[in-house]
Amino acid sequence: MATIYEVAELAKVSLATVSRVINGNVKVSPKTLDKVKAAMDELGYRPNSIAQSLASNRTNRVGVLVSELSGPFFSNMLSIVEQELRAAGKHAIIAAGHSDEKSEKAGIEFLLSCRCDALILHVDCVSDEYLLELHRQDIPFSIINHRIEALSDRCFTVDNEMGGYLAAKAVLAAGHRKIAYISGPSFKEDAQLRLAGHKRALAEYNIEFNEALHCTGNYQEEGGKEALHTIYQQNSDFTAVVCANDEMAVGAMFSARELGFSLPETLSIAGFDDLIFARYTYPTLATVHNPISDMGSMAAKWILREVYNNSSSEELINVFRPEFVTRRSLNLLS
Amino acid sequence: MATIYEVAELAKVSLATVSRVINGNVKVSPKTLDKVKAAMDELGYRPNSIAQSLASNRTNRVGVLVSELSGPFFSNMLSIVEQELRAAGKHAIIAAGHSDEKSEKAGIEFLLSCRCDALILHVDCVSDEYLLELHRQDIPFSIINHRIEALSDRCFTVDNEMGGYLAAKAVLAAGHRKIAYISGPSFKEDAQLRLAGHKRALAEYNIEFNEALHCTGNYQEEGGKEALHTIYQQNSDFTAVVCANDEMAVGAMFSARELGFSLPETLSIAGFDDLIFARYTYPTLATVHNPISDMGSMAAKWILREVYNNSSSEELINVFRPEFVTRRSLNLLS
DNA sequence: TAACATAATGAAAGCGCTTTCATAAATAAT
DNA sequence: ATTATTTATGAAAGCGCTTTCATTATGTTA
Repeated sequence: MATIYEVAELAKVSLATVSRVINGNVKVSPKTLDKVKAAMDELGYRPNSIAQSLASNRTNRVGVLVSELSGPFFSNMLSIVEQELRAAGKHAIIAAGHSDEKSEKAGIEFLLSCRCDALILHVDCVSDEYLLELHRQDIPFSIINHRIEALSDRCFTVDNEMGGYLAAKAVLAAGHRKIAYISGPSFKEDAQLRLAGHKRALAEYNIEFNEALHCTGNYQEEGGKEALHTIYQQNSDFTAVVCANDEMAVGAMFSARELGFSLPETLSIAGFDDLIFARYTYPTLATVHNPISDMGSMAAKWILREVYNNSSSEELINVFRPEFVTRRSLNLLS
Repeated sequence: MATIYEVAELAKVSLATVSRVINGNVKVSPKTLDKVKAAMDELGYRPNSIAQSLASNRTNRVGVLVSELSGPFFSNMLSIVEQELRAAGKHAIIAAGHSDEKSEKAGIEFLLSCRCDALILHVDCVSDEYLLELHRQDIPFSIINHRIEALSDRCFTVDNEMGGYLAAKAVLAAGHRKIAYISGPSFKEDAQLRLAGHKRALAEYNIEFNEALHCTGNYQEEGGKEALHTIYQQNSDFTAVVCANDEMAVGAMFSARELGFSLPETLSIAGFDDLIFARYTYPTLATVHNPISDMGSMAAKWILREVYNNSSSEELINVFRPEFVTRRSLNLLS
């Protein structure tokens, strides 16, 4: 593979001039520009990105850490992040933190050891303190699905409280009054917010939140299954169950059938996230659309702008407004 | 960040010695080893992978190209590939080819321009000729889900013919005799093989393959929907429909209900791939398990062994044996 | 046309490491 | 103890580029 030396020689200019042509940031006279370009073409020259990185102290690598790589949640986000970064000539390096703190930190360490210029983080378990420390070390990063006030410009989230509110409101509007709720792990911020939104909607309808109709799940299918059974034992008098995510909603569907409900006639179910399979369940799952791809897109754009000075003037949205997607699992009580 | 110079200085040894300690491939006396390690610890030294790459002409990057990044098919594979590579200290760079030839080639080009040491390819549209050309250029790669005889050691696939056979056989064993088939695009190798396996099973039962009960789909949900309607118009006399992948099976489920079937009582449905949502459909989808993660794991291991000489003695499996997973969508005719 | 300002180009150092080759130290053989 | 052999270490070149600083070419003004 040809090097910059050979190009320089063929074009009868210096190394420096070729470098200027490659980078295009310093003016070169049209005449020499042509010569150099012709030489590059003739040799099939392609810059060695490694050498560029070493000399410029810029790797053009962006590390993407997702808390869970498998599963349906991240692929769309990853897809759009890759697209944005590649369009800007940056390399996306991925790492998975398997939803535990140690592993997430190890993932971040790994990405830093790759000398990434910046990180895009979708983390679940790492503390704000850790992230703030990262920030103090001048490591640029953007955050998906988590908000830290001190770094709010680089955090891209959905309004979880609003989402919880919308789901509950839709269920209420459909005529339900006895509503069970399966929440996410209480240490997770989004779970708290979704629950808060749920309560706000109930309050608007002057309905008291009934702890006997509430159970905390683990955001997984199994958790949803167990939670519905638990609730049913405490109080079987409900016509709808709202779940803090789709995975638990699917679990709840299983359990509901075990308990003899027929869906959606005797029990309505709502989820949160609008995962791909929400359209495949039977009945199809009414849920809050979580614009995870959009958040990914924004996170990538933030990096491009702040770290690489890509001067796209596009306005970044930090907090997305969720929308409720009604489907068959929500039964209209008339 | 400390450099190798500072370590050398502190340890009172030469650059070269420190480098030897870092790489561990040349013997260093225990005494100096200790000195150097102590110095590295004291300075919190971490090798600069960029400089290493430049000097050694090795990037430790492995490019992973998937035909489609979004959707449920790849995330598990990606997850395991990342895990394997990271454990070996390699960086996974991802690129998506959006299921068209141009874009897949662009993805490969991109990964090569990153100076990846090797590639892991899950491609749909690129020709064998192109891949062979890549091979002639001495670019190491492994292939997932596609087999090229000349490169068979680096191809990791599932036995699609066998899968097609198993699905059909399970449906036959359940007592079905009038079986519709929705195949994948005929230019795709796996689609052909699955169909061939299907036919082989029918032949074993002395059943003639009925073209009126066959329709070619596009491997997508919409295709499955349309295909079932098409078949139904040609010949409505069938008790089961076997689909060449799960996505089309889900589409077929939709259409089946539109056509007045009740699932699984009056129509059994089988898929292929065992995607995550196969357990979420109603009825749950009987399908052929496609060990996509295992193939990813093997593809990564092949790279580690062949390109990086990681001397794991583990035997690599090139062709996986599929298994049929029976679920509720397959009704036993008694 | 002289004197100056400005734009384009080149020379060379340096990014942080690996690796070859030569040398010094340690060990074995006589 | 002396030489031959092996092993450990160091000096220095080089990987392919960027970037600073100095220099030359070009353009402008009086």
